[in-house]
Parts: sequence; C-alpha cells; structure tokens
Amino acid sequence: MDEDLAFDVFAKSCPSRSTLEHVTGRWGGLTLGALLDGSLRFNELRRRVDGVSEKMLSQTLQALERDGLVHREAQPTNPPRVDYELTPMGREIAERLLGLIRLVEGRMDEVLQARTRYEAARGSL
Amino acid sequence: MDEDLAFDVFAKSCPSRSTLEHVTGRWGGLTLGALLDGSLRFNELRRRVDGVSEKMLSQTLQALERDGLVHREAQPTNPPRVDYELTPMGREIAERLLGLIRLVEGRMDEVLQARTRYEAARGSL
DNA sequence: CAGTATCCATACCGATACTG
DNA sequence: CAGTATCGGTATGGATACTG
Repeated sequence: MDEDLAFDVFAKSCPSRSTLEHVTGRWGGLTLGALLDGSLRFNELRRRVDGVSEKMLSQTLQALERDGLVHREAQPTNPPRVDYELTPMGREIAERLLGLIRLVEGRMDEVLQARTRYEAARGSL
Repeated sequence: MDEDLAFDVFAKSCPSRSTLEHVTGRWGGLTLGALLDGSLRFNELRRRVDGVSEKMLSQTLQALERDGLVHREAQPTNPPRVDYELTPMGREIAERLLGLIRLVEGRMDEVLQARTRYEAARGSL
C-alpha cells in the first residue's frame, strides 16, 4: 500500500518492525502507558502492569531502554533503587499509543456488541 | 490511570486488552493497514500482507470481524467471492494505528543511535 | 529491592493437505 | 477462490529459585 509514503513496516527486514513490536507488543504498550504518569520503580511497575512476570517486565524494559524510549536510573544504594522513566521520544510514542488505547477502550461497548452478534450468528451453525 | 474509565486495559481480565492485542498483533495491524485503501478479497489481502499464511490471515480476519472492526461480505457464487472492508470503527482505529507507525518510523534514526549507545555501554562489561 | 537463571508447558505459526 | 484441518518445530512466557 501507499508505496509513495515510505511505508516500509510491511518489509520484513525493516528495523522499524522490531521497534514497533517492542512498542505494541504484549507488555511494551502497557509498560509505556504505565510510565506516562511519571517514573516508577521496578516493583511498582510490576504491580501496575497487571499479570506481567518479573522476567517479562525485565525483558520489556531492556528492549525499551535499548531503543531509547525508557531511561533507567539506578542508585547504588542498599537496598538498590532503580527508577524507570520515559525519554522525550518515549513519551511522544507512549502518548500516541495511549490515544489508540483510549480509542479502543472508548469503543468497547461497540466491540462487545459486535462479539455478541458474531457469536449469535455462528452459534446457530 | 483514569480510574473513571469503564474499561481499563491495564487490568488483566479486561476485554479491551484482547481487542488491543488483535489490533496491535503481528498481523492485525498490517491487515488493518492494508484495508485502509478499500475493500479487498482474501487472496488480494494475502498478497498485500507479505508473508502471512492462509491460516494466520484467516484467524486474524476472524478476530477483527468478531470485534466489529472488519466487515466480511460473502457472495454465494461459484467460485465464491468474499470481500473484506473496514467498518467505521475499524477505520478510525486503523488510522490511529497508522499514525503510531509513522511516528515510530520517523524516529528510527534516533532509535538506531540509542541502540548503538546501549551496545557500547553494555559491550564494555 | 531489583533483578538473573533455569526449567518446562503451551501457544504460536508455517507448511501441507484437503473441502465446498 | 476461500477457506478448514492437522502436524510439528519454535518461540513465548510463567513459576521458581537464586544472587547482589
């Protein structure tokens, strides 16, 4: 589509594909969204993003940090304290993503109705 | 955030989370994007969304149809002809998603720089 | 607290073959 | 053409235990 718009996400080898996957992946979007309110510590984030495991949160944060969307601030105290916050670029992207999330949330009634209709039509087969 | 919202995607059990996953999933986004130009038949879509298998396209379309984002128009002819097109809600969401994709692509230089910096810092460990 | 390491179930997904 | 059914490798990701 739109060959004139440099729409290369459709290309498998494009590096933007992986970043987009980090952003829109199962935990990436929720993590970015959670950080929009301000910086959070590891376990605060874990409680906020309901259902994420330590492993997945750790992996997600590393990917986002690597892509320059999240900044990791570690203090060499004991016990350790690490704060995560969005970079300016991360904030921009998170806000865009949150817009999408809000849009989906705002239309959930409609989605739920569509599902009911779909089940009704399929259920009679 | 925004506890007054009826659907909170951050909650594990919220149905909006599954819809968001259909939209942002590996093939969901590309499928919605491909349909932004207008309705397409199954095999047209398959060629357009490069790399998708019949099975995945079928599953993706069913999920999107079930959520009311895509409309399936089947004609009982022989050979069969089925057209897929975005619903108004699907179009709204697809456009929002496209905005996100473009934003990420526009920032890829910055992302690539961040990755280089990250590798440099980690590589010395 | 903030992670890492390991094990292992299962969900995902591509290939193939088949149906209407 | 427009799918469905099945198989099997692979990646994902949860649970648990452990380290600094």
